[in-house]
Amino acid sequence: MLTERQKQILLAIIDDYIISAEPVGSRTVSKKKGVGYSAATIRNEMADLEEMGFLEQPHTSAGRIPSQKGYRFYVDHLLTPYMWTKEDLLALHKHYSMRIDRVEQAIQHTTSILSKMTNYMTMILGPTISENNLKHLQIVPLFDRSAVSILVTDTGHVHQHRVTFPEGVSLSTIEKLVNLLNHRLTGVPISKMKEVVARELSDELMRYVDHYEKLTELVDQILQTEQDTQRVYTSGATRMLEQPEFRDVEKMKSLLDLMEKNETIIQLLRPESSGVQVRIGQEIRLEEINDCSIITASYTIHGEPVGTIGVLGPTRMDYGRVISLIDFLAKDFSKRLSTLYDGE
Amino acid sequence: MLTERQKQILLAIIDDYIISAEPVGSRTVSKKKGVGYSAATIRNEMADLEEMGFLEQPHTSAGRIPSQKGYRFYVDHLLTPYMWTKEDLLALHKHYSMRIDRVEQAIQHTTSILSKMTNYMTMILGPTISENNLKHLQIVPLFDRSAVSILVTDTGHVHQHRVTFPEGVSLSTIEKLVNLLNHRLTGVPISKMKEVVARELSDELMRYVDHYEKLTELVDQILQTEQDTQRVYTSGATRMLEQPEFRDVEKMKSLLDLMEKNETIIQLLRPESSGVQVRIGQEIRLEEINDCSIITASYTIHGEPVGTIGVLGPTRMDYGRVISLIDFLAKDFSKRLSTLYDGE
DNA sequence: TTTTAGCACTCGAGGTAGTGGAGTGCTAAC
DNA sequence: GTTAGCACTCCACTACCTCGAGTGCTAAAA
Repeated sequence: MLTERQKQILLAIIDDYIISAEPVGSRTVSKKKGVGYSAATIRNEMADLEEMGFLEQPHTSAGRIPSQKGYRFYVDHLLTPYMWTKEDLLALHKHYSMRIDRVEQAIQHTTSILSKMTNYMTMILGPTISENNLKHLQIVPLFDRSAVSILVTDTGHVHQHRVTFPEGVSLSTIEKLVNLLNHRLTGVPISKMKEVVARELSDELMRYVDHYEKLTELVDQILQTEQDTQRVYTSGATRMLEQPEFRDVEKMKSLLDLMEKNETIIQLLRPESSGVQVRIGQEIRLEEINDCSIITASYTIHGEPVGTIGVLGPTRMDYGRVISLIDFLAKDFSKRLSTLYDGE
Repeated sequence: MLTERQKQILLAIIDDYIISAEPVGSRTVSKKKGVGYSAATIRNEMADLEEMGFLEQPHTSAGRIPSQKGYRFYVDHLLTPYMWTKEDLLALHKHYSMRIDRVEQAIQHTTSILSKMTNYMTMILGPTISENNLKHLQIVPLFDRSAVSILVTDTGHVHQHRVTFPEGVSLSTIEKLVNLLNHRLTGVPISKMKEVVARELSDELMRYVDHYEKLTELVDQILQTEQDTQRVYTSGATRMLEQPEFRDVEKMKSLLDLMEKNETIIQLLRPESSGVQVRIGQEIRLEEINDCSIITASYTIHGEPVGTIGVLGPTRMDYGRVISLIDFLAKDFSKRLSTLYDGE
């Protein structure tokens, strides 16, 4: 579809534009080493590339900038593996000096590293617990009929929420109930608990415990976990202000507005496939960030994907570097989490 | 110190400037109703006010703007109680339609209301648990020597963290230990737990349990709560972009940078006294926000102050409105929390 | 046929007056 | 003590100009 020369020119233009954020002219390209053609030749090719939709021209007498199609082609076919620089490794090493012993801390730390090293915005979708198995369930009565319900998973996650006892049910009944639930639900995935109760336990419950009808509601309350929407961590919104395309206040505003809506971020980060994923501009299907790209990778615990790491930057993003960084960090983060979850 | 007329003029200028964000000229002031003097008279008074440091002039042929001293005087002596408008009440009402049943949700909701209604940035320092009393303590072993330690307070807060058992200590020993701790620490304020253990329990522990030396470290781990720095909630960073003084990218950047540093915010919100507190410009002692003001109020649970609500805006802030809103919301939030903590 | 040199043309960025208006300070009259 | 009048200041805005980077096209060179 594209001749070797055209690819070479496209590559040169994008590489240059990613650094300079300025339209790239034919002369600039022809002077790059490795390109043995005159500006006029380049001009002809550039006109062709524009016709095919890989390049765009802000106005007649300006150079060319890559179009979305151009970036897509670049990411799919032209990108060469990023070479880590000494500075990168040094920076990574520096960040790794601190000891991490809590999941939250690990997440925050990772977002911060990523945004510092890329200079773009970073988002992490915290791990879901729904696929983890119940380790322990407990009710701590507080006063009157109010209590806290605590679910602990085998990964060490603690989920808590308020519950209210139904009227006229004794504490000992509730204790019995909790014991039963504990006995039967330990080892069951959080997401399947309700199902198991409905299928296997309702008969038994009815026999074992008084006030069955009143208690079903309580059981529902206890097993409620969805209200805990996945937590979102972001970092480096400021960094975007350093990108020339966000020197514009309006653009920055719409970006920040977006970032305050957790649901949108969750939407953006929900993985469509495993591995590193690149969405460019309108591929994101979100008007506000038409000229941004998002690179995501999911991280795993013991091989199971549980959350996502994402970097959001202008379409003119250093794809090579970000992809390699995010890939590395997602893997590293997975490893860290897995050890955290295994104890030391 | 100031004549009545000077006060009147200062008030008029500040009121005008708060709305327009433009230097106020003598003509504008003299045309305000209630002011019966000509522009020339006003000009004389304005020159005096400037000499005394209450006003400033951006350049010779511009109007006057209030200085920090001017705002301070305004807040201390000229501010009249804010009259709630119909829109305010309507907006408040609208926001109150949703049901809240988790503390976090209540906090987030309150920040969001406050930032929406003021159009400034809002910050809330989450409640501390250190003054609450222990209700229940529990260890859930996960695998090998790793476990989760869970502390529940009488207010229903759950604090959790990872602990590692010392080598060569049996589970039953640990169980004994936990029972003992539970028995003796229930009802003790979180912040005093370690003290109580040191004073009252060390002897008993030594007698009761084997491996005393090994266990002290575990006890320390279990009772560790400080690592949980107070959580900070913010909302409405975007709103600042609507303020003319933050149309400047650099300024916005330094503000956002600040907001990503939790410790700084905690510092800013740590209350110096109870009640609504206004800090103007350099009174904040933070270079980055020399031209901002912060209004804070602490909220309480059953009368005990446990956290802070704060609004950050340009020095040209609608003090009256914000003070009245923050006062109202802090009280309302306290009430909500108190009921949340009491059960239904 | 492909590449390159040359040239006229385009268009935006940035610099330089010039103008209008809002506001001031001062003086002198009320 | 207050106000009208007036000269003066300074910013914001516009219009205009110039410069230079970059283009497309044509015709010559390879």
